[in-house]
This record gives sequence, C-alpha cells and structure tokens, in this order.
Amino acid sequence: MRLLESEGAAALTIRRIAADMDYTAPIVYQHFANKDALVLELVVRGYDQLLAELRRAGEASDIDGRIVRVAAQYVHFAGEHPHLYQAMNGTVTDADERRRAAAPAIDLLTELLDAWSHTHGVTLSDQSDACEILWGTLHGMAALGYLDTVGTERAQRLAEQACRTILLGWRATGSASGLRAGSSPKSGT
Amino acid sequence: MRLLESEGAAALTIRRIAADMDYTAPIVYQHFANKDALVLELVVRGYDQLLAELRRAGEASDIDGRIVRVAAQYVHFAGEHPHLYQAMNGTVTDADERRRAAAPAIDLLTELLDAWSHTHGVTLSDQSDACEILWGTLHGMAALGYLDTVGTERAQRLAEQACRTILLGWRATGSASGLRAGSSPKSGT
DNA sequence: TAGGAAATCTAACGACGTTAGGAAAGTGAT
DNA sequence: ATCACTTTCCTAACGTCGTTAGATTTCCTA
Repeated sequence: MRLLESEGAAALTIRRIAADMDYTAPIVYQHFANKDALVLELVVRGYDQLLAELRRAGEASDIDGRIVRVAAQYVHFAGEHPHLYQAMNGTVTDADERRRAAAPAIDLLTELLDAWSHTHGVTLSDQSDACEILWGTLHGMAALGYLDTVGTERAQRLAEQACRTILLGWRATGSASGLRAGSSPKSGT
Repeated sequence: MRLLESEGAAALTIRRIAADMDYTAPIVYQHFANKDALVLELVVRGYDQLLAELRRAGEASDIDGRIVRVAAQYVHFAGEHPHLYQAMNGTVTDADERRRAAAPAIDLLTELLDAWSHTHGVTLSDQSDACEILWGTLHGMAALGYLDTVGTERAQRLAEQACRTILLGWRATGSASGLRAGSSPKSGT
C-alpha cells in the first residue's frame, strides 16, 4: 500500500514489493495467489478507509449538510490518494469485485438518502436509482479532480455544488409541477 | 483500433498489432514513437468519434431534449466501446493530453448549456463550473454502466435522469427562492 | 547491372508475472 | 551430536512485454 500510494501503479511490481521487505519475488506468492489478488486486497482496504472517512464526514447535524460533506470528503479522498483511488476504479480488478468492495460505502449513501427523503417528505421515484446517481456523480467529480485544469480543491467544490443541485432537483421533482419557464417561479405544492 | 475494441487493452500489444498486419514489431516504431503515443492516437480518434455522435444526438429541437439526448448518447458510446472508452479515461495517457482531446466535446456541452441558460433565462453562477459538473456526471454514469449490477441501458436511463435533475436544480437555484424548505436550514450560496 | 537508399527482419536487452526445484535453517528424537 | 523432517527462502528459468541495434532483404536509379 505504501509503495502504491507513494510511487504509483507502475512501480507496484512483485519484485519491488518483495525487495522493499528484503525478500525475493516468490515469497509474495505465499501470501497472494497472484498480482490481481494482491491489488484486490489493496482495493478492499482502500474502500475500508474511504468508508471510515465518509462516515466521519457524515456526522454533521442537518441531513443536507451531511450529504454535502460526505460528497466533499469522497472527492477529497480521491485527491489525497490518487493512485489508490485509480486502482479502486481501474480495470485491473474486475467490476464485480469492485462493486462488492464498494457496497458498504454505497449503503452509507443509501442511508443518507433515506434520511434525506424522510426529512424533506420527498419520495424519490426510485431510491436505488437516486443512490446510483449520487454515487456516479461523486466518481465523476473525483475523476475531474485529476485534470490539471480542475484540481482537487475545485473538484471538491464542484462535488458539493453538484450534490446540492441534485438534491434541489429532487425536491423540485418531488414537489410535482414546480418551476415554470416564464419569469415568476411559483413553488407549487 | 479494431484490436483494442475487439480484444481489450490487454491484447493491445506492439507485437500483436504488427502481426495483425503481417509485420514485425519494430515496424510499429516507424509510425509511433512508443506505445503511449499509439494509444494516445486511439484516444484522440475515440474522442473524435464521440464528438460526432454527440453532435448528431444534439440535433433535437428543444434545448432540454438536446442536452438529455446528448447525455444518453455519451453513456451509450461508453457502453458500445468499453475498451476504447476506458482507454480514453484510463491512466495510460496522462490527464493533460486527455483533456486536450476531450476539449471539443466539452465545448459542445458548453454551447448547449449556453443555449439552455439563454432559453430559460437562467444565469448560472459559473458557466464553466456547470459544464464541468455536467461533464463529470456523464463520466460518472458511464462508469456505472460497467458494473454488472447496473449495465449500459440502466446507466443510460440514469444519465438522462441525472441530467434532468441537475437542469431542474439549476433552474431552481437560478430562479432564486424556488422551493420553500419548510423547516430545513440550508447553507446559502 | 552495380550501388545506394529504403524497407523490413532477426536478435537481443532489461523488466515483468509466475513457477519449479534446490539450498539453508530450524526442530525433534535418538 | 547426528539424523531425518519440515519450514523458509532463494536461484534459475520460462514466456511475454516494450524497445533498440544491426543485419538483411528489396527496390529504385544511374
């Protein structure tokens, strides 16, 4: 993990891992069936850490603030651990195992959305759809952060903004009718 | 390109590329400085094709429909060309070059958003922020499509839904006041 | 037809993931 | 202390990768 985070995926070599512990390459295969299994372990631990940080960020009082702060923390994590995050979402470990590793974090989002819809009296058309949208958006903003033209801090801001916008949009759809294209937006029931 | 799309990035080998054209490996280096440059060329062509498809999808009449259809087409492209799309967003080609390749497609989004805000009389707090959010969201939904639990069709639907929700949210923020919160304390702009 | 230029191949280097088989080191009983 | 046995670790190798140097072939021109 130390090697991955400090020198990137390209440096994460079986021989290099072994050498950093004063061993030779074959020793690694006594602990992992192959390199993919090793990377998967790193990915799982990455999601564990991410989950812990998201939980801590979701301890605010009001539900909207909690969601927004979780979103910001997600992008912050991606910015702090770029190589790890890219391994967590890369093509080395297949999609199914990644999803399984991410499940608890997604559950956290589901809980937050549940509380949110309950608090605001908004029934989302599909709870699971809403969760996926939020999850996907966070990943999208995190990916933006790696572009030189965006950067982590702005990506974090964008995540908060996107989050607030989506929540607002859901409240608008939830409250039926809502906006009118003209000039005076009356908020209908 | 044919090899990448049909057999994936793992099969995209210099020797394999050469063999498929009845040549040997060194010949490839007369056309590309190294493998990264070759992959970059594929990425650029991928963005060209994506841009063309997005343009075609953005020919509907009403502006909201155009944006939503572009969003769906983006995710559709990612689903139709998974290996190419993953190369376009992978870590092999660095972020700066990817951004440059994606620029025209992002410009298209900017134009659409411009027309949208003009049509609805909504002035977005930051045009460029809005564009990045939309762009990032599309990527997020596309990434979701690769999960077994989501799939391309649902990801496409989610993209349309996320798109509509965000637009609705922007109209709500743009029209000030908008919804009455009822009780929730929310952070201002 | 000879000679130079262009095109292409063979062979190799170092590094990779991975495996097989042997050396070394500890452990227990005699 | 010596033997057998198990555990631990390393050396050596295989095939593949990206990449480069040098030889070889092919082709055009004078």
